[in-house]
Amino acid sequence: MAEKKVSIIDVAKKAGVSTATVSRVVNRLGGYSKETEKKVLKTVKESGFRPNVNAIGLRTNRSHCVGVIVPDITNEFFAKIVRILDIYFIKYNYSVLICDSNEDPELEKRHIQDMFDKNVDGLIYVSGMERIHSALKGSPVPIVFIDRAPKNAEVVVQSDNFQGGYLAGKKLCEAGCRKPLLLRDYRIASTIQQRRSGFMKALEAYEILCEGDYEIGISPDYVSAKGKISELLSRQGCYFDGIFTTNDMMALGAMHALAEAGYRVPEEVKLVGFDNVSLSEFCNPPMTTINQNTEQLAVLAGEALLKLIRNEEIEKKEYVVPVSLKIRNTT
Amino acid sequence: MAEKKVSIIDVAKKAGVSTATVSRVVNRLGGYSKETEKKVLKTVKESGFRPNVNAIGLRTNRSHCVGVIVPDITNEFFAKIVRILDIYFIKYNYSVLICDSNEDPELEKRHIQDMFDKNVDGLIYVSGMERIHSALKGSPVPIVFIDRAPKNAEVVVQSDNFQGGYLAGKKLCEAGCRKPLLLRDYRIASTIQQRRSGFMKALEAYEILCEGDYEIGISPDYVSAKGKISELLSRQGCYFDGIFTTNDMMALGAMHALAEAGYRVPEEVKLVGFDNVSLSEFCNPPMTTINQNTEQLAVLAGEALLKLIRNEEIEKKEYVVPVSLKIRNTT
DNA sequence: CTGAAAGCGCTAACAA
DNA sequence: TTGTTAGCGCTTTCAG
Repeated sequence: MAEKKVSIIDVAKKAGVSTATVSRVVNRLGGYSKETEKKVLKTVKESGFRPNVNAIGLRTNRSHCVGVIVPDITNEFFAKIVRILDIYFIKYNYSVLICDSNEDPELEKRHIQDMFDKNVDGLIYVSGMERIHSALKGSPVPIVFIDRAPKNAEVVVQSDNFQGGYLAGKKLCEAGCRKPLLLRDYRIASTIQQRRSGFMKALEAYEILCEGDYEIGISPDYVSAKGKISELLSRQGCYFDGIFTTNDMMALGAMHALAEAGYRVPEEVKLVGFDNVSLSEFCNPPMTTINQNTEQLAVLAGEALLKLIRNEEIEKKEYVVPVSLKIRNTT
Repeated sequence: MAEKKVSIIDVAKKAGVSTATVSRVVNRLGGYSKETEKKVLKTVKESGFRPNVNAIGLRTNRSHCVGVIVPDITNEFFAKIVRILDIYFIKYNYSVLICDSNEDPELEKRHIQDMFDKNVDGLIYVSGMERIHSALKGSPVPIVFIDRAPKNAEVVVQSDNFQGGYLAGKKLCEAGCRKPLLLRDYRIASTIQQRRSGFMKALEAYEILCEGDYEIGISPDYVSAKGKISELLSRQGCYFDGIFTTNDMMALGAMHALAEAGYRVPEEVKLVGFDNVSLSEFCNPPMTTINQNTEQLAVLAGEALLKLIRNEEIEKKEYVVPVSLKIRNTT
């Protein structure tokens, strides 16, 4: 079971060459004869040689490993990004270290530390904390940000949040809303800010005046949204005829609060979410939402990071990925 | 930005001791004076010394790292397990390498190889492939299996699948079903087999005879389930009055097929799923399902693996975690 | 085109 | 209680 590991020395001996030559061949560095190459490759295969990553890392200070930090792996949106990134990087022989910061700054810090300790060659940081963690500031390796980003980020890839907000607002207006409500994350991150601006822009275009409590900030989850809408309904009645939420879970919470209070969606109140997670498709009624292109988000980030790692030119500092309106039955 | 890394030699010099002493203190091996300890610890802190994990790994052949392999990280059930495992292991200063095999044997093989190459100290393998991947057979490190497991597995932790099937069958019978359908994963893994047995046992207890197409094996996803039920409905009509599916996504597919064909749930057909993912709560109508205790599943596996790694005694080879019936509106 | 050898940062056996 | 030192497996000059 536990057969002795074969080292580069074993291979060298068996092939009758030096370890340097084996190293050259294995790493395809060139500078050896066809014959030598064949001989070494054959021996490598026969002996089942696997290079010792620790030794390589120790020598080169490179790990062929990239880190990915997400705020919540149980959130489908993030899970999808992780999966695509994993598949993307494996093609280039990079492995991916996944970290769930669990929205906990302490845990996040440990994870970041841990990744640096492991000598990751680069980092992809997906959204999460309100402010970028200070542990990231003096990063020894390139970082690509997905979604949210700090001021002086090297590279950011994000959805066209403004357009998302705009499409949501437009749809609501066209569906006849005159008193739409914006239910958003209470933390005004840049992404949320942009969704808000787009939304406002649409309302303006339709000459809809927003007054009173038309904008509400809450914790961006199902329970908070449901609670808040219930509270509004019982205290102020249904003073709105449409709701745009900055993610799908909030929309779902709002929907259920509405249903419990006896308001019909979409007849009395229309609803648009954000993300297009599968819940938005399977809930009742299926929800109109803004679709984020996770695939493109992830791949662009992967490409950019790879270039950064290889010290290649990056065309842009900022990539924005189109979003689309997914019309279902809440508008 | 890129300050030179400080090594154990730097620390040793600065503290006026040998590297061996620094190593002893840092690793809390004892055998040094209180005074030395204080001096070294102080220097370590001041200089920001971080041990080089590659060097340690190279020397000791241990990584303080465990690998976790799941078949699909975008599946909430697996994502939850991953998150709990991550939190569990970080307490013991182990970091977790997460791998999404993506239900792809080739990818899975690469991931397993990769983990071994990285010298993980142990592995947790969650379900997935029909048969355990051969790359795992000669594992140099302990493996704990969650959910599914091969014949001669060292340790397995799994839900009480028999009980789950039994509870589902019982509920269906009590709700008045006389012609229940079992819609299961076409691959008869041991877990599915157990759910099936439990289900049958319940039917027996209620003296329900199963005849005709009362058991159907399909690919365990939404689309397949929806397609299969639609097909059945149009070809044979609604010859059943209840369905037990071996996961929630299949139940959801069945539910939607039923709705499209104009059958009412639960009035005409009752439904019980398995897993209790959030979709089962938020779909329409909310679904009765069998709840798996992910927390306990993950923690038991983590504990067992840690013991295995430390060469401690394991009480059991097999842990079974209770399940519960979550009654909602489809029964 | 190939080999010899230094050395990456650390641990652990041995010596003192 | 502490220090000296060999060596883990590999890459990479440098010399040939």
